[in-house]
Amino acid sequence: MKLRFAPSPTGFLHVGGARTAIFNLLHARRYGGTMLLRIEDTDVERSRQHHAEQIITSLKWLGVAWDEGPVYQSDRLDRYRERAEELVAAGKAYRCYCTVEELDAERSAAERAGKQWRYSGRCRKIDGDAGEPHVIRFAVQPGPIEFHDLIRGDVHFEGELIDDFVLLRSDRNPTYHLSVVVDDIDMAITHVARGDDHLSNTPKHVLLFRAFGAAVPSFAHLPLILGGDKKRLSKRTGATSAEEYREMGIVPDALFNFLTLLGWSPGENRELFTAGEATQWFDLADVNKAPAVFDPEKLIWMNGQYLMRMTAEQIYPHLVPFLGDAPRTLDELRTIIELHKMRVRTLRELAKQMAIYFIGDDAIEYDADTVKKHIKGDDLAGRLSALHETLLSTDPFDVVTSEAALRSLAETQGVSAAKLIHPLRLALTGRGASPPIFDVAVVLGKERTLRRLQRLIERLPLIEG
RNA sequence: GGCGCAUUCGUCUAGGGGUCCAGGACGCCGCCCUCUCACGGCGGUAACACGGGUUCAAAUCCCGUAUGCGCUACCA
Repeated sequence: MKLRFAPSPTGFLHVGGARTAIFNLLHARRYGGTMLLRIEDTDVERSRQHHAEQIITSLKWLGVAWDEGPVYQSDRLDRYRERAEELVAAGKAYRCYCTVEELDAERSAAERAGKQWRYSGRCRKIDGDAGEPHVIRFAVQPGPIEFHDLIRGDVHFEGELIDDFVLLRSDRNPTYHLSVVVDDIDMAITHVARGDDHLSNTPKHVLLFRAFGAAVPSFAHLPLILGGDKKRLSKRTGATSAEEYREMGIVPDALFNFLTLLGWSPGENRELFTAGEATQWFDLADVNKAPAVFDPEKLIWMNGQYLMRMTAEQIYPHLVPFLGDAPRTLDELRTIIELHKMRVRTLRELAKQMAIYFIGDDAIEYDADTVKKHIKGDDLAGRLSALHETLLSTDPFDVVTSEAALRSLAETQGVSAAKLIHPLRLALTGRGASPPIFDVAVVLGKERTLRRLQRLIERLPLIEG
């Protein structure tokens, strides 16, 4: 068994393509087959090498580890020409000398007349000069064309409705239809899993496989991934590339898991699982027929689930790009990551929350709503000064000791501990929400904790009421 | 227009003739936990597109309608 993922390098790796790659990988792994990566760059107008490299980078990031390739179709142009000529020699294809201009004119004339247009096949008859500019077209024979699709079941088309499609362009470059079939034959592909948008092209491919006397592979046409507008996911409706989600702070395993669940389910209400587990359960035949809407909200939730389950060591390498210029070592960040990982949903958020530990003590900005809510009460300045004193003499300065010290102080002050805790949180973080405040204080250390507390006390007259 | 494919809560899905007045998850709303936030727990909201069949019985099978999407290039 052999599968392939065959993107065309005309942009970033689309999440739909990413899912196709994942499904190919999973199916291959499930059945002990191999997976090939093939870059379909026969469209010289739109293909770019840097896009191919970008796609490869994204696949690696995602964890799609193919076995063979990448094979570039642009390295195999002679092979496609050779195969096209074989079909001409066998009378299964022919040279067509019609120009694009002529055909376009015919097409638009037919359109104006309200009629549907198809190529007349007029060049089938003529025996032209192979030296003259021409394309090679496949001579489609009438009759039913049927094939089995792992996902859709049996599908049929009528040969009469299919144009004599172009195999080789006038610049001697192959079209997709030719290159894909030649390669799938040469590379012994047994299962073709690709986007639903190719379903209508499949009869052409079946015809080609037969014309070449080759076995027709199994097909699996995956339903499209839709945007929130129920249209094919596009830039207008949100992020479409794997790269954008990476930049957003999504961890690759989370995206992998999420994409796996778009159009497939392992059953038994399982949602969070590893690629390895999916490998044991996946089968192309179980993929849904209906298109699925990509819901970024759920992806972000899932990413949060991954982050909270990952260790600081696992998160760190993914986090580094979000940290900005100041390099931080894992040792510096370990505790902080542990403290914050369960309260964020993306790496970007995590980096943002972590900033409070690295800015200057005088750079804390007090959140207005939190000030309004917690900076009040009789003699707050006096009580906070007492807290400052208490913390100053707290030794050791650890979570348990400092919390006990604060709580007993609150008791002697006759107020709830919350009356000290909230202002302390504001002093240390500037915010109304944070990890348990004594953990934050310990990470900051006694010195910085006291400095930040002192600063709030000094500013009390300015910000209060 | 032609051809093809599809249709279960707002979204992802389970379910494939009786066990379904339809299960899980995201989101949303309550409550609990609690120094806040988050996590977690509990509860709630919400769906078988429509119409005909077949059958003792249909979300599940068949037909039609509607709607949506895809293809209809010398793009893939």
